[in-house]
Amino acid sequence: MKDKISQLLEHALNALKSEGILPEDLAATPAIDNTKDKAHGDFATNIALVSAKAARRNPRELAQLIVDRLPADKAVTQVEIAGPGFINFFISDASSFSVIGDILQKGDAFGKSNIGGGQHIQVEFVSANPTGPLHVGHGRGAAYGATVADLLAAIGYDVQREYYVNDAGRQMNILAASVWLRYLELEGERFTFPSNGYKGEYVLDIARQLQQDAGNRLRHSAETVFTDIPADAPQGGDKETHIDALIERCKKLLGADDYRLVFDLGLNAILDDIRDDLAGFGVHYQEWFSERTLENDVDAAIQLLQDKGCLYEKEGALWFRSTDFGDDKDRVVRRDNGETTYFASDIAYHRNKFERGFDRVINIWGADHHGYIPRVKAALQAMGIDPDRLDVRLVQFAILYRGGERVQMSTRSGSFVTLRELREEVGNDAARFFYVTRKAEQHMDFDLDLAKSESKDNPVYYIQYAHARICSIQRKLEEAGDVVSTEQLIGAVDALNLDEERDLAGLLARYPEVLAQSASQLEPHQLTHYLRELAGQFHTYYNAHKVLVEESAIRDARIALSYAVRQVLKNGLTLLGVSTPSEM
RNA sequence: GCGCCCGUAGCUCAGCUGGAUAGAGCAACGGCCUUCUAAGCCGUGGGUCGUAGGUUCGAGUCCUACCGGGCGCGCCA
Repeated sequence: MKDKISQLLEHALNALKSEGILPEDLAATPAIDNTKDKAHGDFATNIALVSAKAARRNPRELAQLIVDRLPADKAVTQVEIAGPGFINFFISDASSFSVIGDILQKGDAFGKSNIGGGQHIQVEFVSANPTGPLHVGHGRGAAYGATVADLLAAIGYDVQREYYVNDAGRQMNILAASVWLRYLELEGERFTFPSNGYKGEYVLDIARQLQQDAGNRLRHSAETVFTDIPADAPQGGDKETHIDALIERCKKLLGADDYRLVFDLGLNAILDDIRDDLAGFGVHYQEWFSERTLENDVDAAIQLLQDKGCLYEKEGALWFRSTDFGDDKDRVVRRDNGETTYFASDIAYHRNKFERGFDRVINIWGADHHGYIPRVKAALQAMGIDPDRLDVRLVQFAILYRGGERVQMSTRSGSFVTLRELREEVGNDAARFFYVTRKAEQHMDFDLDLAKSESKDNPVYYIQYAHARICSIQRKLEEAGDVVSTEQLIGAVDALNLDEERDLAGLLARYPEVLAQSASQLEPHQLTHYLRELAGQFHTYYNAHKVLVEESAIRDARIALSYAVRQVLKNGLTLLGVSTPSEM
């Protein structure tokens, strides 16, 4: 409908241009808004206000000139000039209700579009270090990333979902050492566990597995392990040098092969757990990209930057001159001990992404990584890749509340709330929905009690309930033995004439643009708010008017409208990863 | 100190990228089940959009400064 009005306006504007009233090069394209107030009609445009200056006329006068040149159209029943110069359009009922037939015909495809035009776009999200189970902070990134990816796919992008597995860093060595030390404890060795090691219960589980696989073959006495190891923090030493020394000792005592065995056992166990957790959350990936496979790419990327003259040596280390590309300070890519930095891996990784042919890349990061964006973009630019093709979205952490009290979390101590625990407590539907119901960059309070509640307070249930109610209407209809074909329903919509029905039809007609905007702005919350509104409007209608009335013409029309509402609720909820129960 | 994010009703948040009288939901109060699911609906009250300037026909939205909250500023990952 907006397109139709836009065409009419275009026609009028062109006429004014050829008459010399408006300049030929007028850039303004008419913006068509949905009106907030029904007294203003169904749609409104501010084009007369925007181009008044160029026409050197006052807005109302220009509006009148435009209206005089609007072609007649049977969908438009009335055009008014209002306020400072808005042009309001009133739409015919037949035109308003035609969306119902459109929805019933298109079904699951209603709302989808090809705005993306098949462009290749990658969404990389979660990418948590595989050093422990996912916690509730990762959950928000998972829900947001998965939803954004699905939204983009719905508007015609070719989307690839990727998890970057940090399987090469120091944290992984700490995990391997932690597993081995727990194993030694199981074997009967006694010592103080390093304060910087991973202490979660899951480490013990992996150690048990190790014991089963390897028996006592990997056992060394506590004395050999800890001799000459610098003191840990509680003993007045430094926790970092303590754990690093233990890692080195572990490698030395086990030898490369057995160390790798322990390392991979830990990595795979945790990765399996993460995969399983995310799959259970309805989050699926096309690619699990291993950092370890980047080894050659890192050297190549450093070489590339070297060739471009963007690197220099200082104090034994190799630096990237990122300040040339807008960063605050230069960054080390190779340390004085010869090892490349995490940043170097990331340079290589991002180059790799674009070499795989993605037109656009979206990274979803925790908000604490925001300071990292300028240097990654700087690296891309230095390598000749347009940094605007990378879009980094930050997700703020969610704070959990239970019984009005903040739920405390701390990762290292092992006392965190895992994503799995959250899913078990509130269910996947509520978790998926709640996580994306706020703007990603907004701090969020996650009320566990509300997510669990089965009442209208809980937006997930509220929306699902609207869906279930419509399914119930269908059951009633079928019980009565009445079968109505889709064609029959579509033909019946002329009988609609209530205000509530117009409101519903207006909302339904907005779905495609809500979806398009929600997707292209990477803001799933726009869709959740829309669905809440649609469900509410339906509940109002349902309470005020009976659908299954005696008079079959009206009955069929109302059924058609109800089914259309159900279809849009289903399409929206499905994109959000939320189920659509037919009974509740 | 520098950088990024945020500040809208008592609470949790929207506000369609500058439009008409700033909206929902909770919480408070009053109503609605012999009728397709009351997991629902209807009604009432509630605001100096952090503060002060600026840009213009028009600002919650844009620019500047300040106030308040969060995060980040490693040869960590």
